[in-house]
Amino acid sequence: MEKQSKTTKGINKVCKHNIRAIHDTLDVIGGKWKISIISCLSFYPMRYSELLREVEGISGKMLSRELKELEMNQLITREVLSTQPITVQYQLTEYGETLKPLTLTIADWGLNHRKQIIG
Amino acid sequence: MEKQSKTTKGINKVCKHNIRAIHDTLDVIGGKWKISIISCLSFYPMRYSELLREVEGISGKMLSRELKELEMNQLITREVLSTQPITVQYQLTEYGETLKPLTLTIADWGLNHRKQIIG
DNA sequence: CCGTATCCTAAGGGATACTG
DNA sequence: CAGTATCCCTTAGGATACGG
Repeated sequence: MEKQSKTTKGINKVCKHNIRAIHDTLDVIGGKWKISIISCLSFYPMRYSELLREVEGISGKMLSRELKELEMNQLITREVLSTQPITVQYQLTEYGETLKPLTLTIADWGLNHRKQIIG
Repeated sequence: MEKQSKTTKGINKVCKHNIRAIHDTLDVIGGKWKISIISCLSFYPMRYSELLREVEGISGKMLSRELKELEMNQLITREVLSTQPITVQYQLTEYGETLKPLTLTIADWGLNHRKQIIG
């Protein structure tokens, strides 16, 4: 009877299962900027130029590229407002809102980490 | 009195604050494989070759590179066992364990996401 | 078994200039 | 204001071969 082997096999299955799930998530919100953009929009809808200001370090090219991908994945909506001049409003969809816990968890850990390495 | 302006300014501060925290986290566990490796090791300590098997798709070069970085950030420990032949055991440090909620949140979202796009 | 070294390609990403 | 296009450099990452 290989009790241990069976247990190990079971855990490995769970392990691979989790890794696949993690991979799925990263496909959607991986990359350097997406989580930051989502975190920003979780406060309130923003225009392109606002995001450019808030997400420090991002370039215009990357911002529009990432926004397009987030829109494709139905996490945000893009709305052209007929102001003068025209402005564009981005906001989280209901589905995008489901990422809030994730962004908060990530931000929390980073906050604590900074304390750890400083202190 | 610009009530709205003041409020907005306050929120923007929180926003940038969060983005900085997110950036800090991604500095440590960003990249394609680190979260997967941590997720794996959260089940039990593993050897190099086990990880190579569990983390599907990773190459040997990337695995050792990522492990080294995780070790540098004190998230995992590397222990050479004097077996025959020599094996190397990796495991989460106590600090590394603090990432568990994060990996779980990410895995959960990915699991649900797969259901969404299939269903 | 546990890596490192080398080589090479593809993707990431910044700067700048330009368009509607 | 909200992007697109171009150029160009840097990093990610795979394959293979080799060393301890």
